[in-house]
Amino acid sequence: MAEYFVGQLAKKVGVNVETIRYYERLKLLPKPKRRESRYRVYDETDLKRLLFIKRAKELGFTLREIKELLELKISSKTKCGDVKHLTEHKLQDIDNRIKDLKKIRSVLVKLINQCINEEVSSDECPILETIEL
Amino acid sequence: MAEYFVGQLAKKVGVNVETIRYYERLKLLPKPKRRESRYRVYDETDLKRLLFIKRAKELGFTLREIKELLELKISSKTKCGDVKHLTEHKLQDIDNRIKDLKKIRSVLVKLINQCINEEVSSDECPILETIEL
DNA sequence: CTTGACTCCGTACCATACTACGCATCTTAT
DNA sequence: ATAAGATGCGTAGTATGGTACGGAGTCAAG
Repeated sequence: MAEYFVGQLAKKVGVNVETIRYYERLKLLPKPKRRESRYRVYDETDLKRLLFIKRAKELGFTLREIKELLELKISSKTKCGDVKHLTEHKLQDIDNRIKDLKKIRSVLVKLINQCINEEVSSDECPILETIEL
Repeated sequence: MAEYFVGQLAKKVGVNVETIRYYERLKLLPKPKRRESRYRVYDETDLKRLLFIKRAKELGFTLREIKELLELKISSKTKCGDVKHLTEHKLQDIDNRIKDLKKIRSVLVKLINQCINEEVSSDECPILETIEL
């Protein structure tokens, strides 16, 4: 299995080395194995985790929320009911985000069609239609 | 048409008064009309605009991106082609966001179903499945 | 016509999420 | 063996997006 030092991992994911150390301090990334030299050693799981963090951040989740998402699992120490409740809450949030993104999407599509049909200009801001409904 | 002072607007939308002044400085909100007392006067359009900004922020757009979205329109001064190009770019971005949110969504649904079926605990992080595919 | 709440403005401060710095140690290609 | 480049760590600095403060002027209910 492939192993990387922090610099290689950073490059693969497209983040700063310092960011990786920062996430480790925040416990978003687990403490990695170390060489005798104390160099951090990462594997594919760390890579995936870091990619997830990066994308989730772009999708508007805070580091705190991302930590919670990463901790969602049924373990020997957590009750199913607790996880289920938490997860349903997250699911609702995500559904709302998708819903609102789709609203913005439909306005953009409309705007593109107006362009195609070379309709008259309005000087109105079309995106404001988004929030009605 | 309803008019508000900054405090009423802030309350309706659920943001701080200072935030509204801040957005005005950043040109996210247009310079409002003023009373003779220099009090800012807002209307329904400002309300909508502010609600849009608030939600777009929650959806992960930066203030700079939100400004760009609000400026997307066919005006006498902008060419259709330019707007179309820009808008298509935004549309692609939004589609990607929706796609990835749906991936996270499906993992959450799976996790909830595992709870219902009272499956064995794993100590694995299920959300990491998200980034495969 | 007073008084408590609201608004004005500039400026300073805050939280989150990084990013850089500096010096010692380690790796690795030649 | 050696030297360029990577990594370690603690700490300080930056960017974004607000949030608070303070003193003066304004609104509106009683």
